[in-house]
Amino acid sequence: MSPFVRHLTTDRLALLTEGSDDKFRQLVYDIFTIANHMQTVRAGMANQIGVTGPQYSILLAVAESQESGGVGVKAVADHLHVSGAFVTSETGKLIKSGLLKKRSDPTDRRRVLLTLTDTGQAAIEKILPELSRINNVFFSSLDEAAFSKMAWAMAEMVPYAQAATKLLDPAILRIGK
Amino acid sequence: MSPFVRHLTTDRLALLTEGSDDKFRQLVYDIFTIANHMQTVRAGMANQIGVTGPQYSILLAVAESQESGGVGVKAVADHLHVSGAFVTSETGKLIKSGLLKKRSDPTDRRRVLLTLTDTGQAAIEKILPELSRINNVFFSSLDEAAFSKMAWAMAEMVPYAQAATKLLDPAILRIGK
DNA sequence: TTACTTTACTAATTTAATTAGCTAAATTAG
DNA sequence: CTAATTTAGCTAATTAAATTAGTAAAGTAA
Repeated sequence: MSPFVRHLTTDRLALLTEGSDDKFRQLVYDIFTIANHMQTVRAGMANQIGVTGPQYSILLAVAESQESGGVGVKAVADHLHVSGAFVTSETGKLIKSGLLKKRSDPTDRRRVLLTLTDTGQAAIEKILPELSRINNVFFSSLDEAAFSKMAWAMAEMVPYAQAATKLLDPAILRIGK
Repeated sequence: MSPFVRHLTTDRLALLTEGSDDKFRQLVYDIFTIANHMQTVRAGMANQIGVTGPQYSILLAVAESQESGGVGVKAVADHLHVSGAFVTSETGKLIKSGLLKKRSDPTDRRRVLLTLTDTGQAAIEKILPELSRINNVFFSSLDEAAFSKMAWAMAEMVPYAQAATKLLDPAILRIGK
């Protein structure tokens, strides 16, 4: 064995198997694949209530803040990692199709409060049973212990993922979002 | 406690915590977030060699089959889950910029074999050290045991993810891909 | 041979998103 | 209390990433 080491996509020993990053690459690829399928599911659900995938995401984000009286455009944009302009434009369509409504925040008149209409609420509730059936299959390989571990591991990973993206050559940081 | 159960995004007991799907939803959200950051990293790497994110993915896919003499358009498309037309168009740009080359497969003249040029190979090798540094941070919360478990859990999940997307109302299946 | 399937390519189009610039409202500094 | 700055949302124009439909050529099977 010579001490010569080829360039790998990671050089942490814990992520290598017999000096190879094959397993690590496969993990990265699998995460992409799974995220892809999750998006496909999302788009399918969206389609059943006559909206696009991103619109469905916006509906869900608004639904979460329904009890607290609504949510602003910026908060939705941040939550979904998209620009405010995009949320403005998509919520406009959702309002036109009667799923969302908008009112001005009385305590800060720059802001706008987005909430679901009854139709919007009904639309989401209508598809939940099918989403549940699909999720049951999607995650059927996880038992309670595996779910718990994965949930924990993923949550723990998020801040490091953010830190990692900040390492990107700063001159280039606007790329990729 | 009444036996009344509200609609949840899953109803598998193993995925619920005190009857709530909050943790499960958070896991789904975290997977999206992490996949998003992975794409940002990919786009950043791509940018350093003057290509787009999708083009970088194509380069990597071609690189994997470099020893075996090249790969066809369709195989790349399937691997990346995009249409053949898209691969044709993006590889065209990569050829024009000198990173990729194309030759006709002598054993099947419909096919085309894509390979990296020396420039293409050099471009990929140039960025690997930085990618490695970034990946080390990105995955730093995983020790060997956690990595191994996650790799295994994700690999196991992929076929169920595929099965789940097939449950989508067939009339709607073309949506989302 | 005829019919069918597969591979890649072209052209046109669509979707999802961005950036830049604007206005109005709120906040902070002198 | 102004003046300067920041924040929130909107509009318009543009771009990036993809798709679908259609074509042509090559291979496969009846």
